[in-house]
Formats: sequence, C-alpha cells, structure tokens
Amino acid sequence: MTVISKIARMARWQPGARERLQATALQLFADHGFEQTTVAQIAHAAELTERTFFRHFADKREVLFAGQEDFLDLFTDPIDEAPAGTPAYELIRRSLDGAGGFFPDERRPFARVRASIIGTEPALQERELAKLAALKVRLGELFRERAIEEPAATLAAEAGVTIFHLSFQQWIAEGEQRSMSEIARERLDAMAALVSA
Amino acid sequence: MTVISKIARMARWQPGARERLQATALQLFADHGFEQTTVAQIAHAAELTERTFFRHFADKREVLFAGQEDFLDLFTDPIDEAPAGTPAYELIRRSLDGAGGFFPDERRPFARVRASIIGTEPALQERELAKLAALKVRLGELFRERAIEEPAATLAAEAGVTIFHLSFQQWIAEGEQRSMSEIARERLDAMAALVSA
DNA sequence: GCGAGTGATGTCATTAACTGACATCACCAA
DNA sequence: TTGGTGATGTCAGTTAATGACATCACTCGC
Repeated sequence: MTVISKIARMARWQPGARERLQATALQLFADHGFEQTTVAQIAHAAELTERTFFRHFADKREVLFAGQEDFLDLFTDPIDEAPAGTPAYELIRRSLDGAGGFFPDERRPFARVRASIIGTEPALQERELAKLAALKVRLGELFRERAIEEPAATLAAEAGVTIFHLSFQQWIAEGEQRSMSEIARERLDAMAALVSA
Repeated sequence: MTVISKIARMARWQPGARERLQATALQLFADHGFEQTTVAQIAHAAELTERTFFRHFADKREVLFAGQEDFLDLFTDPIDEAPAGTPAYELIRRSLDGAGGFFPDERRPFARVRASIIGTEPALQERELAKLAALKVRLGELFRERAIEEPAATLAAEAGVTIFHLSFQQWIAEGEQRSMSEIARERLDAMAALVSA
C-alpha cells in the first residue's frame, strides 16, 4: 500500500490543493515556459483536475498572482493606523516600511524565479501592471479619504507604487543583499531629494 | 448585379479590411458587450473571416488598441525635437502639447464609446495599462538618453503618463468642452504647483 | 450513532480564442 | 506572358474557460 493511498483512506482529498497548484505551476513554468505549459499538465502534476485548477484561479495567469487581498492590506494597514493629518509623504514611508516585512530574504529566490517567468511573457506583465494599478487605486482612495486633494492624491499614490516597484526590482536584482525595507527607504529618500531640489 | 459584385470584379478584396474590422468591432462591442461578441461575429459583419481578423490583430482585445506606434510617436516626436539640456518638466510639457493634436474634438464621441467599452471589461483595462506602461518605458528611455538620472527619469516618465491619463479621462468626461491640450496644460500646472509648494 | 446537509472535488460537454498549413487569385513587374 | 507577391479563404487542431451535474468524506444536530 502506498503512502498516498494510506492518506487517501484518511481524507477525501489531499489538503493544500491551492498551494500545490501554485508550486507545481511555478515549477513547470520555470522549466518549460508559461505558454508551453498547459493547465491540464499543471493539474495532473498536482494530482488534481483541470476543473479544480479553475475553481482556485480565475485564469491560468492568476496562479502566479493569487493573494492580492493580503498584498493590498500590507500597504494599507500602516496607513489606516497613522494619525489623521499625517502628510502624504509620511504615509508612503510607513506604507513601504510595513510592506517590506512581506519580503523577507527567504522569499528572494522564489521572487526571482517568479519574476523571470513574468519577464518572458507579455501576458503576465499585463497582469502584474493590473495588480500594481489596483494598489495605486486603493492608495489614492485612502489619500482622498484623508482630505488630500486631487491631483495630489493620485500623484502620491503613483509615486508610492513606483517607488515600491523600483525597489522590488532592485531587491531581486543579481547580487543585491539589502532588505526590501532598506532599499525602499533609499529610493524614497532619492525621490524626496528630487522634489525638494 | 450588386454594387459589391461590381467592385469584386475590379478588385480581389474590398480595401480597408483592417479599418472595417475596427469599426465593426466597436459597434458590436458597444451594442452587445465585449465578452458577448465573438470574433466570428465581427469578421462576418465585416464580410471577412475569423482568420483574417487574427492576421490584422494579435488578439481580440487588440482591435481596440491598434496604432500603438503612431500613438507613441505622438509623444516622443516633440521630445526628439527639443534642444539638448531641456529640463524634464519642459519635455513633458512639449510632449503633452504635441500629443494633444491627436485628440481633436471630432474624436471625442468615438473616444467616449471606446472608453465606456473598456471601462466595463477588466481584460481591456489590463491592455490599456500595458499600452500606457509602454509609453512610460519609452519616455523613461528618452529622458535617460538626455542624461536625466534615475530615479528622476522614471518618475518624470511616470508623472507625464499620469498627467496624460488624468487629462484624457477629463477630456471624455460628460459635458467637458475644453480641448485636450488645454486640460493637459491645466493638469500639468497643478502638478507643478504641488511640487513647488 | 445516524441522516441531512456542506464543501471540495471529479466528470462531461461545450464554446470560443487562437494557430499552423496550405490553397486561391487579382495584381504587378520583368 | 508568365511568374512572383500579398491579402484573403479554408480547414483542422489545440487549449483556455465555463456550466451542469455527480460523488463522497466530513460534520452537526438529534
């Protein structure tokens, strides 16, 4: 009797289907490319069916982008906790600082593989832009709620997301050792210097 | 003998297949929605085949976004013509001013229909973001070529694209009468005021 | 314990986006 | 005249995505 069939006697399904699909997909995409990998292959390798894949992820690309809600909260929680009247620049600083915690060093190898997959596929870059745009919209809303007027609110949100994006790309760059928070702080300071110059 | 068969005797194909597909697609999308319209329907309504549609447009969404090259040139030509040493802000001002010419009042109704279609479909918003991102990348390159250092180059490109996007949305807003150039100038001034404050 | 629900999964059928290979045929240039 | 070219058509195939219905371990109230 195999280990798998033993487990199968204990539970109807193996737990963690979603995570298994994500890990399997990442592996297959890295090995054979995004386009060359079919959803059927991913599902089969994860010992599930294609239909189950699409129950967990709205489309094939989404398997690389799940967890959007958590991602947004990372940035917005520090802003929610800031006192009223905090200036936009300080809100961005806190937001980036808080989000930095989501990118511990252990994640860097994973992030690099993921980024290299996304980098080879325009369709995936589109999705990434959409996710960043969603973050931008959310930040803009929070700023406006705090009586920061347009166009300052949108521009501040834009700047915040840009700083994050630039920092993230540096974080996963070859040889980079510094933490996400350190890099983001440096980028933010550079922007501040730019504006005040 | 029909008009069509007369023309058919004179030419193997009706000219302007691409434009016909674009106009037909816009019409059908507006009437029945993007998802509800199939490529086969568009092609048939334009008296062409599905295969021909995909020869002109890489995918179904692209029929609403063709002409990317011309669009980019609109923004970059004024920058190419500016003298060396022109500051980033002035480059953006010229770029927006030049691009404004691409949005004459006659285009507003078309732009409104198009925008309302895009607004209802996340997949189309993704594509639009990708196009704007391409513009941002191109502007960033031009700025860096002019010895504007990072992160100023990327931030300036970002700001320019944001101003354009905000201006465009205002241009197609209900009741708006001003020209694209006027609106863009106002938005740019607002941003400048913000930075210098 | 036991029977009714619940939830994650499987099965099956179908649609529609997209692609490759090859055919057609007016036009044009040598 | 003839041979090449380019835009289109035809056809077959793959795969992403979705709806409808079945299954069955688990759980909760009794």
